[in-house]
Amino acid sequence: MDDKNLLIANLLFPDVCQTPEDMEKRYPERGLPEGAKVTRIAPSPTGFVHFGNLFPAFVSERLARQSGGVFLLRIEDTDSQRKVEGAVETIISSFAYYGLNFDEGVTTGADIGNYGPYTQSQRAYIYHIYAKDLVARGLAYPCFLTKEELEDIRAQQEKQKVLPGCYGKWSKYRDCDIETIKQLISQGKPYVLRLRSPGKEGGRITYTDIVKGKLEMDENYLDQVLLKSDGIPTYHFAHAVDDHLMRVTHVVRGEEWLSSLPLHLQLFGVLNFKAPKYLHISLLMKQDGNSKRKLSKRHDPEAALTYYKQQGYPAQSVREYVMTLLNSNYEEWRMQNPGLDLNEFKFTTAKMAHSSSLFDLHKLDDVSKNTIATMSAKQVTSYVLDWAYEFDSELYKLLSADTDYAEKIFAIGRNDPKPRKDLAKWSEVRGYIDFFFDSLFAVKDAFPENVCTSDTRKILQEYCKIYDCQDDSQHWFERIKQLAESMQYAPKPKDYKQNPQMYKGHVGDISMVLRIAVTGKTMSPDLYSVMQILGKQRVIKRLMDALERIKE
RNA sequence: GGCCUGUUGGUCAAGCGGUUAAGACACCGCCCUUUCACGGCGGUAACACGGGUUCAAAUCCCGUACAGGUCACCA
Repeated sequence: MDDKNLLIANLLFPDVCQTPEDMEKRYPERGLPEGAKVTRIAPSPTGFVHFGNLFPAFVSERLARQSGGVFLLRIEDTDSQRKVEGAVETIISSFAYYGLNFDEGVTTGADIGNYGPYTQSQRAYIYHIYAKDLVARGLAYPCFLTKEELEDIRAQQEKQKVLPGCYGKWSKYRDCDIETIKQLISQGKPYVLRLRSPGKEGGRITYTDIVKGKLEMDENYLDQVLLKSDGIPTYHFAHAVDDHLMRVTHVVRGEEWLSSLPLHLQLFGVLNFKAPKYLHISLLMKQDGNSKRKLSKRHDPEAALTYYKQQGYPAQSVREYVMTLLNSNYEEWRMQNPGLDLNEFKFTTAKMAHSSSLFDLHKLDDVSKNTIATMSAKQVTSYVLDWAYEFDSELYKLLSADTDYAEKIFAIGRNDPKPRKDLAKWSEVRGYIDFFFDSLFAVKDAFPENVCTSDTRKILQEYCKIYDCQDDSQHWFERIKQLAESMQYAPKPKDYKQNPQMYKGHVGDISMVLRIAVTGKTMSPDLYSVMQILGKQRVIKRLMDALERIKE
């Protein structure tokens, strides 16, 4: 029996002469201090980084960093059909943008670390060593079933209402004799390598997942494919071999993997590996009508990481948002520690959600407003410049032509204990500051209707006479109040409210006329600051222009 | 369909056998205020359903419903 398996193993893998023991020596235990966690992310190079990818990545990174362990990047390119040129660079730069940097693994240059290669397509010989070993030990076998045959089997199984898949008596080549195998191979028939699953139908296993807790599920009894017909491993096989050899201690992945956990545990078992600890984290959902569904790359623009960059959400805002979803006590911590770096927060798996959460752009906006509010005018200017360079060249030209001017604009209401929170993302900047630039200035709102046209004219004319750009904010407002009074408008809104019959309106109405003339809008930041920044000439010109407009 | 996971206000959530069932976002109102933003105060609004166990259940158990995941030579 053993002899037969050994013969098949040699038949299948004549060139493999190394053994699992050699691998153990080549990739020894890391000798990290007690408690240090080794984590990884293992994306496929499809050229698309999903927002959801950020979650396991953050958890992995935090777990490794907080424990003094290792956070590594492995590229899972076993599916050659989905491989995209330049995807690895995209992955690395995307994660780096959000502050996730790797200690080990694939980089834009040579791999870093002693546990490589870190790209699965370069690890074929390693997988084959274990594949051969499994065959020799009777735990794997070649299967020559064609796609059509598999479909037939499946159809029959459905008819008989038994569980579908390749297992037991359904697997034609499970107990095939060596002569037949020899013959089929010499004929050049393609085959896959299947696990000869030791599992029994109806068997149950229990497992304790770090976030999900105690789980009980069906044991795997399917003879799953280990090596595809091109000799490349499936995810399952590669996962077991790679994570063992790279000495990964904690595997963080989405809940969608939970159902293949029994297979993975079994694989670690037959390979004589110690299984890592698993954290299956809940999926990010999206509201779709009345139901929830997985945030989808096809239907939801916000599924792409690039979306956030385009919209101009600062990386830090996204990080904050991800953290608030990941650890329920994060928000509280952030409120108590507004100044601290996110990495000082003590991340715990105990505070992770057990159920999937709905993605909420409103919340992201709120988090982002708070984040941006903590930035200095200089920082904001620099971020906006970076963003505009890529996504709004007109704005970039205007801002970069005079960065001091830009900085003054962004400084309005910023050095306050209670700073303004106007901006959630850089794409909103244009609409917020456009009136500071003559080329973008546009009259958007009409003059208030409660102020008659002749009064509006008079306000503009009179104000031109009394406006003094040397005034401080108090004097500036004093003049407006005086103007109001002279025109029978209450200098204090309260006076007007108490005795509306005594006045035509109040000082706010006067300010509004000026505001609309100067900014073109009914809503603006502090008008005094705005005028200071615009400068005397521009202010006067806009007042005069407004006067012109009324004539028509 | 099998297996798995989950279900507390519109959303994110605290809760671990006794709570007036926190908090954040959103929404609404009031206050502050020359507009807006900020800030302050307040409000609407929730334990999916049905059975148990218990003196006592959002919390423990069993069903049901609903939602999601997964059942590939994809990861």
